[in-house]
Amino acid sequence: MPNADIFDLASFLPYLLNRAAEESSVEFARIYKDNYGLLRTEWRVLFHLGQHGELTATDIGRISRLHKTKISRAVAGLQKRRYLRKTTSAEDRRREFLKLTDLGVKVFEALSEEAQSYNQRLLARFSPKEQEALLYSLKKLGG
Amino acid sequence: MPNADIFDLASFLPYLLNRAAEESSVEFARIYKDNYGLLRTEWRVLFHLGQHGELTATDIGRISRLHKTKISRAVAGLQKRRYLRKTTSAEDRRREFLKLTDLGVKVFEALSEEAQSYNQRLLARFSPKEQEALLYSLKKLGG
DNA sequence: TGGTAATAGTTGGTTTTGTAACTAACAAGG
DNA sequence: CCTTGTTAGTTACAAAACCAACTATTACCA
Repeated sequence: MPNADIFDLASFLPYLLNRAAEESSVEFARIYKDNYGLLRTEWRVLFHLGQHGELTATDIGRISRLHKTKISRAVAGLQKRRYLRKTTSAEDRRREFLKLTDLGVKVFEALSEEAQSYNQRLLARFSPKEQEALLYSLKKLGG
Repeated sequence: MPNADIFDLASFLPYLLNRAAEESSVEFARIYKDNYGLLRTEWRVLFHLGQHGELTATDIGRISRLHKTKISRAVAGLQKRRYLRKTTSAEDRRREFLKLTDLGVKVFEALSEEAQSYNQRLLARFSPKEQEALLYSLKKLGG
């Protein structure tokens, strides 16, 4: 049992965060994957658009810290499923405004409810004070 | 601005956890990647072995919740760099005991120190009470 | 025993990601 | 205007992840 004194993986924040993130994502992923055929990045983009309304790919990148190639592909996927519509900006024809279709909004709303109840189930394991502290710390770490 | 009332992404735990995990992992990944050419899974396997000593791939899978194919390939990578040695179990010739070489232990020790100081930098943003609460909550979420 | 099931670990084929180069459109200075 | 630089977004190719099938060995039990 070498070097147990040097370092304890069990208190290494990146490790704990990754495990918790993985654990808490897997179950929810089944919901948007099985019911709507969405990939994780697609679900994220859908959600940002549902929350903020019309955005450009660059906006989403800034908000979500997703790389633009991932966004580009997620947008293509959402568009193929008719969850999203693009319109080119009149002032600057490089920019594309992204907006959920009615169908996309419906999916967003359905998934919002799922997310909300899932979130409450996760948070139910903690006291109100613990919940508050956890959200606060995670926001701080999330940049 | 549709549906801002339905759901707030900013308090959705899986999202916050993923962002925090991503944020806190990227910088540290550069250290083991640039200095030792390790992949994330390889670094994880190295660390579990450094912490626990000799393990089988199945042991690592149970501890880390990594899939066995990932472990298999990480082990192959570590072996190629001569950080790790395999020995077949005498009682059950399906099982392979995995053990760090002296070189592997050196790398583990060096990275342990890096990890420790990196971790302290991350935690320094929180009060002792906050740190304690955060680690507690993350362990609970990590399964 | 002999046959089926279970377990340890690897390999192959497909999907997904990451990195870098690319096109297209605008901006700014000469 | 024309060259150079910048920004928005896409595409191409390589690396990595995912899933399913595979080999080899051991366990179970009729």
